[in-house]
Amino acid sequence: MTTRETCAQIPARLLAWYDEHARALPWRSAPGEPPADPYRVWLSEIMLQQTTVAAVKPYFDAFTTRWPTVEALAAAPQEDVMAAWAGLGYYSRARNLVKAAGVVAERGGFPDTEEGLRALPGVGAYTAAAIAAIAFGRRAVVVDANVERVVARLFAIDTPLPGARAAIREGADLITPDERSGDFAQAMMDLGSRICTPRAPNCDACPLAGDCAAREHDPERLPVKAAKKTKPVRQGRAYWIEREGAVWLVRRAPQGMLGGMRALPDDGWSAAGDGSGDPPVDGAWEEAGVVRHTFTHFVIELTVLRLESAQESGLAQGEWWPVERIDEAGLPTLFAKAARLAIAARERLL
DNA sequence: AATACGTGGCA
DNA sequence: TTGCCAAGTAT
Repeated sequence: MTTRETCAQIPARLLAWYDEHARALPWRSAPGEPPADPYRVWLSEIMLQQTTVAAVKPYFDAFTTRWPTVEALAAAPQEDVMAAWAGLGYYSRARNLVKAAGVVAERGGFPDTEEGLRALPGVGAYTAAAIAAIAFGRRAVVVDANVERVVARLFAIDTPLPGARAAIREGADLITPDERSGDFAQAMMDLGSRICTPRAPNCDACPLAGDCAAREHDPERLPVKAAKKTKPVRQGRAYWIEREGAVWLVRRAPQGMLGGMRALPDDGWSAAGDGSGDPPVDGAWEEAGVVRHTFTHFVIELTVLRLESAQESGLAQGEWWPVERIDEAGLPTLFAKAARLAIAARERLL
């Protein structure tokens, strides 16, 4: 049972467990070894925001192969980076990634303090602490969703989130060691993702079970979270306008939903309401199917309409893109699904 | 403080 | 199938 007095043994127990059980990850140095390249740590931390390790791995490999250094990334065209990010979600991360790379390249390297890191676009409290600890060996209190869960259980904090944030941070501060703070942070995250899981935690395998205030009192119920709101369902349309083996693609506005990404033209649907239903040009539109796609705060039912042998796109802005290279267009997942439907409908006619 | 912002995996 | 959840940040 953890109290302020019994916190002292937790770091050593957790680090000993980490020495044996650390996951090998492409952006991580081995336990006890010198820190990994700050560029790789930063890039991985941005990619990992609200995103699973499994989803990140192929993107991390692709980015580091194509842009091995922050200077290389800073020199890349914004649209190339956006296209490479397509499918990973939360596209403001990609926009901020390019901005931050420019700042870092300009100043000649990454800041090595939490405060300096926090000033980079896309780097918040969590990411600044994580990079300071993992890449620069500084003591920093690193609190992500894993740490929130582990700490809420260790100290049996049953105040609902997000109100419990301050208490959880205080608990995390109490158990964060001065040495190996980066390994400690990664150990907490490994523990949270593999042992102290949201459902059915494996307490029998937990190195901190003897320290855990929730061990005998249903740890699974912690942390307590506020109820989710139901998502509205919106109706919208996307338009597949084809001419001589090419499809008309547009680029979305730089801010907001899927901001800055290449896309199919649509009828103006959004989280706030349905689309107008009006196509960009008159013609013999045929329905290719409906994509149902869940965003964070709403569901879109997107009807995909296609027009063969278009004379004009009917749109001032955009470009003809070869259909056989549609996978290279960098469409976010919603529009990649819509494109698959349109191509399937097209092939049924051939 | 509350909301906007993606996606895929899992039970 | 539906809902929950993930190494959060910006406003």
